[in-house]
Amino acid sequence: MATDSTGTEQRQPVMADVAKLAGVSHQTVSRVLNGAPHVKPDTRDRVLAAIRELDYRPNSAARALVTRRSQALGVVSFDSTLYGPASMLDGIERAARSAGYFVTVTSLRSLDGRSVQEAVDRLRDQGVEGVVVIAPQTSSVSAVARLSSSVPLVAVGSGDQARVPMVSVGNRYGAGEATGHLIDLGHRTVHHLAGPVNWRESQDREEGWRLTLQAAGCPVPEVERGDWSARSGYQAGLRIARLHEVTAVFCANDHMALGLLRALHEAGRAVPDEISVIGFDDIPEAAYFTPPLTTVRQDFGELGRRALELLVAELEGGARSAPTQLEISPELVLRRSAGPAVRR
Amino acid sequence: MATDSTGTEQRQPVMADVAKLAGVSHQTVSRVLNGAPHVKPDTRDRVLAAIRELDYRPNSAARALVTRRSQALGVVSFDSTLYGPASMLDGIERAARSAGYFVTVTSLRSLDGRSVQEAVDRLRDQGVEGVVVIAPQTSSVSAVARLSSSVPLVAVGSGDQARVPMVSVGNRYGAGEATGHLIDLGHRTVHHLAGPVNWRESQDREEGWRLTLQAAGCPVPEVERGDWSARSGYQAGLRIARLHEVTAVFCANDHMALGLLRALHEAGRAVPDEISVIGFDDIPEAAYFTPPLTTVRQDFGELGRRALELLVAELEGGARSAPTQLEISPELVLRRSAGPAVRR
DNA sequence: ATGCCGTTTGTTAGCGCTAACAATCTCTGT
DNA sequence: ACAGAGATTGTTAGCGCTAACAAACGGCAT
Repeated sequence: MATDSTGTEQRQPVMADVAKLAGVSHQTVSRVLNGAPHVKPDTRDRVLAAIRELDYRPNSAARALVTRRSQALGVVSFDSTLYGPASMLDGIERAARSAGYFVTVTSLRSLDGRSVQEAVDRLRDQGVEGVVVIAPQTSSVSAVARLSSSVPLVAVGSGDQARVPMVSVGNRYGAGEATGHLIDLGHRTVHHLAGPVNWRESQDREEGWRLTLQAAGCPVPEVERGDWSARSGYQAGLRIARLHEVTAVFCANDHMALGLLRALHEAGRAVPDEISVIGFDDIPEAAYFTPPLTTVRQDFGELGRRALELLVAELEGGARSAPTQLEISPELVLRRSAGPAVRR
Repeated sequence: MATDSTGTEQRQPVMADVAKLAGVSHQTVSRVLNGAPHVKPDTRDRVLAAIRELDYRPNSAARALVTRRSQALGVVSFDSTLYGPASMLDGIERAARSAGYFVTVTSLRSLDGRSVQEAVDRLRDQGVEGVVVIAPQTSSVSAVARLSSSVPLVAVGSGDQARVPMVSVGNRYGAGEATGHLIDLGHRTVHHLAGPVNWRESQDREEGWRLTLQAAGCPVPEVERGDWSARSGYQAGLRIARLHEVTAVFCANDHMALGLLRALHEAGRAVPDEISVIGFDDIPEAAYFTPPLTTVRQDFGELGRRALELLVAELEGGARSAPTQLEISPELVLRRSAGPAVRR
């Protein structure tokens, strides 16, 4: 109000104001701003000085309108409260920034096809140039595949069936490493605490576990199933503790492994002496579980980064090549929760 | 290419196209789109039909240019990989969406004044209408206070000295509850594993602990200090395990408590029989620690939501009232890691 | 000197939308 | 039947910027 009531109407300076102050045309100001060639150093300096003096800021909407480029990318995420999605988002944002883009996020509670489609549409309406979909559930994977998308789109998650570029973790491989390690340790077989049925990641890890067991000629026990949460791991652990033949459990993620560890502890089953446990993800806390958790490390940040690079390549490379599928290898991290099968 | 080479140039439909198809002026299309009054139902229907037929999408840049509103808000976050910031971000995003805004994030590695200032500038240049700063460190708190901000700004974090609207958690209160509970349990005094010195949250929790101790006439032992990570909690735990007079520890967050628990376990110090432990945050895993962690719950999502509401109020309420300071009360959650001081 | 070419600057048209106002149409009361 | 008040629609003028072209200004070879 103070400013409004004065005679000196305080509107934001525009390019023309800068031009007038510098004694040039607005186009020359634009040239300086965009680093166009053929501007005399002297002129450039005067323009720059005028910009500083007025504290001029280019209007991004006006620029976007005429260039048809918003410098904004969208991210559709699923529950960015979880460590995985949060880390990916972080990686995406960092990569985007260094590539000169802004990131607009929208995070979903449910990952059905309609929600994903809606979120992408919303972002597109807002003018993003491309979208990264963090799409871990099978429903969303197919949703992404079906997207009648008019924006370039990259998915990050697990899977290889979608017809969009995608970067994912070698879940089968990682699960195989974990399972194989347990077998090498002398366990007759390995039980599995799987994630929700409708998640690709869950399916792939289960498959990697099963295949490895079969390849080693081990019996394939029935799968226990959780929902990724420590709570569900605890409940599964209560059931597992009652099964006396169990000597090794591969958990589909670290949080469930934590719950499992807790249940086993309460049931008086020693880890790793009686039962070995391996997780998946390597969350920062895993090394401080009781006992420290042997797990499969995946680099979420890298995942996000690569997804973004793919998107930018598509955006700027022009030629939309065939959908690229990128896979990042996870790595087994040995700690104390898995040991030799002593007393069988 | 396929589309380019054909005679039917496939450019995105604009408002004029819709207008022509519906047999009205572009302004009427605009009216329908913006729900303006005085449009005949029949006309509206024709326009809507034309929009559907052409799959027309309004151009947000053009609208932003003329209305001077981008419908976008910015969030400056610190390491959105951590549970707290990630949850706040999530809360902010959800609240923003339901208020009709988009959220552009940028996350910082370091939280010094310059970085914060830069991030806010970047967002402002991109055209956001307001900014939420997740500002937990004292350096950033003062940075925010100093911001020569031309955008409405709300901080979320801890503190009350900044001259910007801010929503925070009652850290002193929560720490007092935790400490008081331990004293009530019969402990002669309570040790404290604090967070980094330069974080407001850390300072406030320490202060709450100290004040409560003093009020109860308990001796105030020297503070152990970590960096929020489980690793640092573990290291502090190693030191604490050697101190035989310790019977109760209040940790400034759950992750450090986890590390502490692990160290105590390794040192053969039973929790809670020998030593009681209380954390802060109530991360979803806390209930599955060994033993389940008694802790102070704070609702990060709510924090984010409230911050956003404050920002929107400022944006739409017009009258920029005096900086509001909002505090949300945390709540002590009783679990098994804290018990009576039996053997003193 | 003359013309040609590359450099440097300015001018003109929009980009696609909304705000403001003008024009028309449709009722009502008298 | 006719003025006046609303309801409904159209017309015009930008928002602040960049692209495309035009103009002016050198320098150089001829």
